[in-house]
Amino acid sequence: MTGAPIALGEPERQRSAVIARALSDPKRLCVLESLADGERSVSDLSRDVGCQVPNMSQHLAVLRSAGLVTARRDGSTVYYRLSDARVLEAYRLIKAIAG
Amino acid sequence: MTGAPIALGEPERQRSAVIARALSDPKRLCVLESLADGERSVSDLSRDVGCQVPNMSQHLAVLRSAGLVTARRDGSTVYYRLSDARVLEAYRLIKAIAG
DNA sequence: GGGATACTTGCGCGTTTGCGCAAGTAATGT
DNA sequence: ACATTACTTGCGCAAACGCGCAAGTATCCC
Repeated sequence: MTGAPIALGEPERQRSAVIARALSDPKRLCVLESLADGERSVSDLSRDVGCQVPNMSQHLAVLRSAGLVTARRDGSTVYYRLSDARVLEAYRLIKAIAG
Repeated sequence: MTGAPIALGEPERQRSAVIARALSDPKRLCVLESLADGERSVSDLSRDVGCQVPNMSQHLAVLRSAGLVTARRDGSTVYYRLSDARVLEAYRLIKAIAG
Protein backbone atom coordinates (compact mmCIF):
# COMPACT_ATOMS: atom_id res chain seq x y z
CA MET A 1 0.00 0.00 0.00
CA THR A 2 1.08 3.49 -0.67
CA GLY A 3 -0.10 5.45 2.29
CA ALA A 4 0.05 8.55 0.13
CA PRO A 5 -3.24 9.63 -1.51
CA ILE A 6 -2.53 9.73 -5.23
CA ALA A 7 0.81 8.04 -5.66
CA LEU A 8 -0.34 6.17 -8.74
CA GLY A 9 0.98 7.57 -11.99
CA GLU A 10 3.46 9.72 -10.12
CA PRO A 11 6.48 8.94 -12.33
CA GLU A 12 4.41 9.79 -15.40
CA ARG A 13 3.39 13.12 -13.88
CA GLN A 14 7.02 13.72 -13.04
CA ARG A 15 8.07 13.26 -16.67
CA SER A 16 5.25 15.50 -17.84
CA ALA A 17 6.37 18.11 -15.33
CA VAL A 18 9.92 17.97 -16.70
CA ILE A 19 8.60 18.60 -20.20
CA ALA A 20 6.42 21.50 -19.08
CA ARG A 21 9.39 22.94 -17.18
CA ALA A 22 11.46 22.81 -20.36
CA LEU A 23 8.73 24.87 -22.03
CA SER A 24 8.57 27.40 -19.23
CA ASP A 25 11.26 29.81 -20.40
CA PRO A 26 10.81 32.44 -23.15
CA LYS A 27 14.24 31.81 -24.63
CA ARG A 28 13.60 28.11 -24.90
CA LEU A 29 10.27 28.77 -26.58
CA CYS A 30 12.17 31.05 -28.94
CA VAL A 31 14.46 28.14 -29.71
CA LEU A 32 11.49 25.96 -30.60
CA GLU A 33 10.26 28.65 -32.98
CA SER A 34 13.61 28.74 -34.71
CA LEU A 35 13.76 24.96 -34.92
CA ALA A 36 10.29 24.87 -36.45
CA ASP A 37 11.92 25.76 -39.77
CA GLY A 38 14.44 22.94 -39.51
CA GLU A 39 17.70 22.17 -37.78
CA ARG A 40 20.06 24.89 -36.61
CA SER A 41 23.50 25.05 -35.05
CA VAL A 42 24.12 26.28 -31.53
CA SER A 43 25.62 29.55 -32.75
CA ASP A 44 22.69 30.07 -35.14
CA LEU A 45 20.27 29.66 -32.26
CA SER A 46 22.41 31.81 -30.04
CA ARG A 47 22.18 34.56 -32.63
CA ASP A 48 18.44 34.07 -33.23
CA VAL A 49 17.57 34.15 -29.56
CA GLY A 50 20.07 36.82 -28.65
CA CYS A 51 22.09 35.25 -25.88
CA GLN A 52 25.61 34.00 -25.34
CA VAL A 53 26.66 30.62 -26.67
CA PRO A 54 27.25 28.96 -23.26
CA ASN A 55 23.84 30.10 -22.10
CA MET A 56 22.25 28.67 -25.26
CA SER A 57 24.12 25.43 -24.73
CA GLN A 58 22.59 25.17 -21.27
CA HIS A 59 19.08 25.84 -22.54
CA LEU A 60 19.57 23.21 -25.21
CA ALA A 61 20.72 20.78 -22.55
CA VAL A 62 17.45 21.33 -20.72
CA LEU A 63 15.42 20.75 -23.87
CA ARG A 64 17.51 17.73 -24.76
CA SER A 65 17.24 16.07 -21.36
CA ALA A 66 13.48 16.58 -21.55
CA GLY A 67 13.58 14.76 -24.88
CA LEU A 68 12.26 17.67 -26.91
CA VAL A 69 15.25 18.18 -29.18
CA THR A 70 17.94 15.98 -30.68
CA ALA A 71 21.55 16.80 -31.47
CA ARG A 72 23.45 15.76 -34.56
CA ARG A 73 27.16 16.42 -34.96
CA ASP A 74 28.59 17.37 -38.34
CA GLY A 75 32.27 18.10 -38.13
CA SER A 76 32.80 20.62 -35.41
CA THR A 77 29.32 22.05 -35.43
CA VAL A 78 26.33 20.54 -33.64
CA TYR A 79 22.90 20.80 -35.20
CA TYR A 80 19.77 20.63 -33.09
CA ARG A 81 16.31 19.74 -34.29
CA LEU A 82 12.90 19.03 -32.80
CA SER A 83 12.62 15.39 -31.84
CA ASP A 84 8.84 15.30 -32.06
CA ALA A 85 6.36 17.32 -34.10
CA ARG A 86 3.95 17.19 -31.17
CA VAL A 87 6.24 19.60 -29.31
CA LEU A 88 5.18 22.37 -31.68
CA GLU A 89 1.60 21.18 -31.31
CA ALA A 90 1.89 21.61 -27.55
CA TYR A 91 3.48 25.03 -27.88
CA ARG A 92 0.72 26.15 -30.24
CA LEU A 93 -1.92 24.95 -27.82
CA ILE A 94 -0.29 26.81 -24.96
CA LYS A 95 -0.09 29.96 -27.05
CA ALA A 96 -3.77 29.58 -27.85
CA ILE A 97 -4.59 29.30 -24.15
CA ALA A 98 -2.41 32.32 -23.48
CA GLY A 99 -4.73 34.13 -25.87
CA MET B 1 14.11 49.58 -33.54
CA THR B 2 14.76 47.02 -30.92
CA GLY B 3 18.41 46.20 -31.25
CA ALA B 4 17.70 42.81 -29.72
CA PRO B 5 17.45 39.92 -32.19
CA ILE B 6 14.03 38.41 -31.69
CA ALA B 7 12.21 40.86 -29.50
CA LEU B 8 9.02 40.52 -31.51
CA GLY B 9 6.34 38.45 -29.84
CA GLU B 10 8.25 38.52 -26.59
CA PRO B 11 5.27 39.33 -24.37
CA GLU B 12 3.33 36.47 -25.95
CA ARG B 13 6.20 34.08 -25.30
CA GLN B 14 6.31 35.36 -21.75
CA ARG B 15 2.64 34.54 -21.18
CA SER B 16 3.12 31.11 -22.73
CA ALA B 17 6.09 30.54 -20.44
CA VAL B 18 3.97 31.41 -17.41
CA ILE B 19 1.39 28.82 -18.45
CA ALA B 20 4.03 26.15 -19.04
CA ARG B 21 5.57 26.99 -15.67
CA ALA B 22 2.18 26.46 -14.02
CA LEU B 23 2.13 22.99 -15.59
CA SER B 24 5.65 22.15 -14.48
CA ASP B 25 4.88 20.70 -11.05
CA PRO B 26 3.56 17.17 -10.40
CA LYS B 27 1.18 18.31 -7.69
CA ARG B 28 -0.35 20.94 -9.94
CA LEU B 29 -0.77 18.36 -12.70
CA CYS B 30 -2.46 16.21 -10.09
CA VAL B 31 -4.83 19.08 -9.37
CA LEU B 32 -5.75 19.30 -13.04
CA GLU B 33 -6.56 15.59 -13.04
CA SER B 34 -8.86 16.03 -10.07
CA LEU B 35 -10.53 19.05 -11.66
CA ALA B 36 -11.09 17.11 -14.88
CA ASP B 37 -14.11 15.54 -13.16
CA GLY B 38 -15.57 18.90 -12.13
CA GLU B 39 -15.08 21.53 -9.50
CA ARG B 40 -13.58 20.76 -6.13
CA SER B 41 -12.94 22.65 -2.93
CA VAL B 42 -9.47 23.48 -1.66
CA SER B 43 -9.66 20.87 1.09
CA ASP B 44 -10.90 18.25 -1.39
CA LEU B 45 -7.92 18.93 -3.61
CA SER B 46 -5.59 19.02 -0.64
CA ARG B 47 -6.80 15.53 0.27
CA ASP B 48 -6.64 14.23 -3.32
CA VAL B 49 -3.13 15.46 -3.90
CA GLY B 50 -1.89 14.70 -0.44
CA CYS B 51 -0.50 17.98 0.79
CA GLN B 52 -1.32 20.57 3.41
CA VAL B 53 -4.03 23.11 2.77
CA PRO B 54 -1.75 26.19 2.70
CA ASN B 55 0.50 24.46 0.20
CA MET B 56 -2.50 23.63 -1.98
CA SER B 57 -3.70 27.19 -1.73
CA GLN B 58 -0.35 28.37 -3.07
CA HIS B 59 -0.41 25.91 -5.96
CA LEU B 60 -3.92 27.04 -6.81
CA ALA B 61 -2.74 30.65 -6.75
CA VAL B 62 -0.12 29.77 -9.36
CA LEU B 63 -2.68 28.03 -11.56
CA ARG B 64 -5.13 30.89 -11.08
CA SER B 65 -2.67 33.64 -11.93
CA ALA B 66 -1.76 31.71 -15.06
CA GLY B 67 -5.46 31.73 -15.91
CA LEU B 68 -5.83 27.95 -15.90
CA VAL B 69 -8.38 27.68 -13.11
CA THR B 70 -11.19 29.82 -11.75
CA ALA B 71 -12.44 30.18 -8.20
CA ARG B 72 -16.05 30.35 -7.08
CA ARG B 73 -17.03 31.07 -3.52
CA ASP B 74 -20.04 29.34 -1.96
CA GLY B 75 -20.48 30.27 1.66
CA SER B 76 -17.19 29.65 3.38
CA THR B 77 -15.83 27.15 0.93
CA VAL B 78 -14.10 28.02 -2.34
CA TYR B 79 -14.56 25.81 -5.36
CA TYR B 80 -12.00 25.68 -8.14
CA ARG B 81 -12.58 24.53 -11.69
CA LEU B 82 -10.72 24.47 -14.98
CA SER B 83 -11.19 27.72 -16.82
CA ASP B 84 -10.53 26.26 -20.25
CA ALA B 85 -10.96 22.75 -21.65
CA ARG B 86 -7.82 23.26 -23.72
CA VAL B 87 -5.79 23.02 -20.53
CA LEU B 88 -6.58 19.32 -20.33
CA GLU B 89 -5.86 19.07 -24.04
CA ALA B 90 -2.41 20.53 -23.42
CA TYR B 91 -1.78 18.23 -20.48
CA ARG B 92 -2.79 15.19 -22.54
CA LEU B 93 -0.44 16.25 -25.33
CA ILE B 94 2.43 16.66 -22.91
CA LYS B 95 1.71 13.25 -21.41
CA ALA B 96 1.74 11.79 -24.90
CA ILE B 97 5.13 13.37 -25.59
CA ALA B 98 6.39 12.07 -22.25
CA GLY B 99 5.52 8.64 -23.61
C1' DG C 1 52.21 19.73 -33.44
C1' DG C 2 50.07 24.46 -33.39
C1' DG C 3 46.16 27.30 -34.00
C1' DA C 4 41.43 28.37 -34.94
C1' DT C 5 36.48 27.41 -34.61
C1' DA C 6 32.41 25.21 -32.28
C1' DC C 7 30.46 23.65 -28.45
C1' DT C 8 30.16 22.00 -23.44
C1' DT C 9 31.07 22.19 -18.55
C1' DG C 10 32.28 24.13 -14.07
C1' DC C 11 31.90 27.89 -10.87
C1' DG C 12 29.92 31.81 -8.40
C1' DC C 13 26.06 34.84 -7.76
C1' DG C 14 21.51 36.75 -7.36
C1' DT C 15 16.64 35.37 -7.99
C1' DT C 16 12.86 32.27 -7.80
C1' DT C 17 10.46 28.08 -6.18
C1' DG C 18 8.21 24.83 -3.06
C1' DC C 19 7.54 23.74 1.53
C1' DG C 20 6.07 23.82 6.57
C1' DC C 21 4.38 26.56 10.00
C1' DA C 22 2.16 30.46 12.20
C1' DA C 23 -0.94 34.19 11.71
C1' DG C 24 -4.59 36.53 9.23
C1' DT C 25 -9.20 37.03 6.82
C1' DA C 26 -13.96 35.34 5.64
C1' DA C 27 -18.33 33.16 6.39
C1' DT C 28 -21.48 30.11 9.42
C1' DG C 29 -23.60 28.77 13.65
C1' DT C 30 -24.84 29.35 18.65
C1' DA D 1 -19.89 38.30 20.76
C1' DC D 2 -17.65 33.89 20.56
C1' DA D 3 -16.27 29.75 18.57
C1' DT D 4 -15.69 26.92 14.43
C1' DT D 5 -14.73 25.87 9.78
C1' DA D 6 -12.49 27.20 5.31
C1' DC D 7 -9.20 29.39 3.00
C1' DT D 8 -5.28 32.85 2.19
C1' DT D 9 -1.03 35.20 3.28
C1' DG D 10 3.44 36.12 5.43
C1' DC D 11 7.86 34.33 6.87
C1' DG D 12 12.11 31.64 6.81
C1' DC D 13 14.81 28.19 4.67
C1' DA D 14 16.79 24.76 1.50
C1' DA D 15 16.91 23.63 -3.28
C1' DA D 16 16.74 24.75 -8.10
C1' DC D 17 17.14 28.19 -11.89
C1' DG D 18 19.22 31.45 -15.25
C1' DC D 19 23.08 33.94 -16.16
C1' DG D 20 27.98 35.56 -17.18
C1' DC D 21 32.51 34.22 -17.34
C1' DA D 22 36.49 31.18 -17.52
C1' DA D 23 38.20 26.76 -18.64
C1' DG D 24 37.74 22.38 -20.93
C1' DT D 25 36.82 19.19 -24.93
C1' DA D 26 36.22 18.21 -29.89
C1' DT D 27 37.04 18.83 -34.73
C1' DC D 28 39.24 20.78 -38.65
C1' DC D 29 43.08 23.01 -41.29
C1' DC D 30 47.91 24.29 -41.97
